[in-house]
Amino acid sequence: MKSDAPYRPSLDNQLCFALYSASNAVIRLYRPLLAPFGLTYPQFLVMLALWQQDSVPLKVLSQRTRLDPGTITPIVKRLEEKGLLVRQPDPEDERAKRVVLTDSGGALQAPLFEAHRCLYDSFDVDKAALEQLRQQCLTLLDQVNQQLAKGQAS
Amino acid sequence: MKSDAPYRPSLDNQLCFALYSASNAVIRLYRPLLAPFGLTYPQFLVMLALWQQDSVPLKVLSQRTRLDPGTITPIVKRLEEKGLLVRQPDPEDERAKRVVLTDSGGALQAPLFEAHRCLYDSFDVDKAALEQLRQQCLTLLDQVNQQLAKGQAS
DNA sequence: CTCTTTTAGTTTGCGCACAAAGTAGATGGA
DNA sequence: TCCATCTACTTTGTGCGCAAACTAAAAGAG
Repeated sequence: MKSDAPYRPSLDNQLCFALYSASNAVIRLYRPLLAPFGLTYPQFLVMLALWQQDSVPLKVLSQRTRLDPGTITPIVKRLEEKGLLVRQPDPEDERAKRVVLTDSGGALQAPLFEAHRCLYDSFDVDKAALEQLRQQCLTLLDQVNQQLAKGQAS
Repeated sequence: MKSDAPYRPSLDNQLCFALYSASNAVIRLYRPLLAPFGLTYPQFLVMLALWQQDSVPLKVLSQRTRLDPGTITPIVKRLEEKGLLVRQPDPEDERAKRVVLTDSGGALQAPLFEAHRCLYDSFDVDKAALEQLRQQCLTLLDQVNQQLAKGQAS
């Protein structure tokens, strides 16, 4: 019970490492699910956002997905090349571009959700625990964002 | 209370998205801490592993950090260019390379730990909750790795 | 109305993450 | 011993993630 033990960060006690490893592992788990649809994980996030609401400016998409503009621009371009969406000039603001799903982009939703449900159902773990973990991640996210905002206020 | 609602993944109910956003945010939080030492976040992970034990083959480092060989090779090369470590041929196995810290690499530990402690102390959140979150991430990581192993057993 | 500042989006450069293919040394039969 | 197989690591190519610099349009200040 020595309380004066030297402060010793290590891989075995760092939240950041656990979070990072778990996140990478989950993305790895999604890869084979998304590959048949020709999507990467971040592309899937953008599609999820658009299936909820499309015809939104890139900025809104960036905020919803928490991907920064320099990241989301090329992702949306690739989705456009795949024919899943188009970027339309916003008549109310010449700077903005509205992202609109094509029929093909909309049609992807049902089969992808079905595949997703299969993976989820076959994932034999306590689903309530997953939901709790999700909430805690969101709490941490808020706290980290607050801390980042604090630091920037110079 | 309709229980026959259609299955609808969305950014607002996906664990993967919460995990991914939180992980990216935490790495963002670490960036200004590591920048003065000239380290990126994955480079920091490798240094953490080496401070625990160095003179290990790349393979061991890869397992400890959960970074795959194709990722860790260039990271270790960059750390070598910075003079923090050297790669020595393993006399017992000509294929392997042992990674050994230099004095300069060892000397980085104390000031970096101190900076890390400052950030941690100034992060005004429930530390017990962080530890609980860490454990849950590790549990999920194991479950995902099991699922991945199951899928590969073809 | 002009001029500064802000904002939306793009581009560039660097460092991951990882699949896939390649190289070279170890290992385990027959 | 020879050879197929395995293993440690490297290389290549694609797609993020993000800082920093850039373009162009909108918004405000005077």
